[in-house]
Amino acid sequence: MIYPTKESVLEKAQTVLHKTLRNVISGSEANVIEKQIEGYKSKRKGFLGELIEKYFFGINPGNISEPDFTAAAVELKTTPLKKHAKYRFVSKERLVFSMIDYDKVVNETWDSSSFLKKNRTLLLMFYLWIESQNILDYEFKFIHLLDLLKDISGEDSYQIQKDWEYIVAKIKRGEAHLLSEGDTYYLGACTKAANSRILRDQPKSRVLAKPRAFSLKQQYINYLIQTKFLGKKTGTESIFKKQRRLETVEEAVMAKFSVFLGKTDKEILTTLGQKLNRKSKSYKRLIANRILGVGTDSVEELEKANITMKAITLEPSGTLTESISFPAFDYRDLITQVWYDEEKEEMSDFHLQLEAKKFLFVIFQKKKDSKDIVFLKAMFWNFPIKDLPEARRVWEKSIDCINEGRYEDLPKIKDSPIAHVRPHGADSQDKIRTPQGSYEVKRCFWLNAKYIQQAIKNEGDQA
DNA sequence: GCATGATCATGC
DNA sequence: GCATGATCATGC
Repeated sequence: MIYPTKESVLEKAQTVLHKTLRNVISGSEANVIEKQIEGYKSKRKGFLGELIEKYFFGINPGNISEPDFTAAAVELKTTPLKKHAKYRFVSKERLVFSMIDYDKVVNETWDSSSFLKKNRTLLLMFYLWIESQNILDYEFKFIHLLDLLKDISGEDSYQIQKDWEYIVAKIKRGEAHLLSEGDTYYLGACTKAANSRILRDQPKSRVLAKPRAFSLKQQYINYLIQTKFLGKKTGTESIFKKQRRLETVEEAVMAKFSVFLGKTDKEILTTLGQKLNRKSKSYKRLIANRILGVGTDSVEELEKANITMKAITLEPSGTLTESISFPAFDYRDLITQVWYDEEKEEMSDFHLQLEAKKFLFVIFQKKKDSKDIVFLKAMFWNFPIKDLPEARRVWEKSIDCINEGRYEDLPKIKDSPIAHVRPHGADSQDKIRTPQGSYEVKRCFWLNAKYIQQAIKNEGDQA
C-alpha cells in the first residue's frame, strides 16, 4: 500500500480507533499471529507495532532512515497507555525513536538532522496496555498526527531542538558514555535494552559508550495526552500567565529566580507582597513557589520535564547538613524490582529517579547571628551517570537486607559516599508491612548531604 | 559536627 | 487522610 498524504495515513489509522488489531484483520491472519506469539516466551517489545505495519497498513518499512510512510513523510509510533486513577490514562513509557548514530550525528545540524527527517511528523497510535492480555486484543484509544514543529508550542519545539543540540554537543566532547536521560528536558537520550550490553564506539573518545536512542520523556508524553488527546487542563499551574518569550525551560526558570539573588527571605516576601509561616518546614519551598509565581507544588513547566524542585539551606559556613530524601518505598514492592530489566526495558524506581530526573536546587544560606536567610542561587542538577554503579550498590545492599529481614543493617550514611537509607514516615508509629509479615517504620533512599554539597560546589567552580 | 531516628506543615 | 519535602532532636 502507498499512502500519498498525511491525511490518507490518518484516515486509515482512525479506522482502528476504539478497536483492536483482531477486529481489523482476518481470522486466518489472526491464527498466523497467534502461532508467532506462542513462539516467544514473553511479549516482544515493538511486536504490536510491526504487526500494525504489516497487517493493518500493509507497509514494510524495515529499519530505514526515512519515515515509515515515506511518501507522506509520517513516522508510525505504536505505543502503550496505562490506566491511571487521577489522570485516566498515562503513557506506560517514554516514546522511543531510532538509535543515536554517534558517528553520524556529530556532523549534523538540527535542521538537517536525520532525527527530524524521520520523526518530524508522527502518527501516534496509543493502545491500552493490560499485562495479561493478548496483544491482538489491545484497544486503540488515541490516534493522532503530531508535527514536532507545528503541533506543539513554539517553546516546546525550541526546547526539543536545544535538547538535541545538547546531546550532540556532549557526543562532540567525547562524552557519549556520560549521556543521561536527565541531561535534557523533553527529548532525552535513553538507554535501549535490546543490545545495551554491547558497547559502541564513539567518534571523539576511545571510551566505549552505551547505545542510546532519542526519546520523548514519559512526562512530556503525559502532558500531550492530557492537553491534546484528553483535552483537559493539566491540573498544574504554569509559571507564565501571559505570552512568553521563546526560551528554554532553564532560561525561563532562571529568569524568575535571578531577580532575587542575594535577597533575604523578608525582602523577597515584601517584594512579592506575600506572607508565609516562617516556622513551617516548607517555608523555603513556598518562597521558591512564590518566586515562580505559583501557589501549588504542581508546576507545569517542571512536571513536563520531570524536574523536581528541592529547597536547600546551607549553614553560614556553606556546609549542607541535611541529606535529600526520596519518597518512601514499599518493602514488599522494592524487592520485586530489577535495577534494569532488559526484557521489559524498565528501570527500578530508584534507578529511574536518578537517571531520568532532573533537580532544581533552590539554595538558601543562613546568615550568621541572624534569623534571616539569603537566597544564594538556583541551579539545575541531574545525577551523574558515572556515579550510578555506587547508587546501584547501595540499592542492592538494601534489597539484600530486606530479603533477609536485617532492617538494622540497611545502608547507613557512612557506608557510601553517595546514598543511604533512613526512616521517612510521619512518626515512629508510621509503619508498613515487610516481606516477613512484620511491620517496619517507613524508609526511603537519601542522597548524602556531603555529596549534594559537592555537586553544588562543582557547579560554582564551572561558572 | 555528624549520624540517625523522629517529626510536622503543607497540599493534594 | 496521607504522602511528601524539609527539617528537628538527640546523643555521641
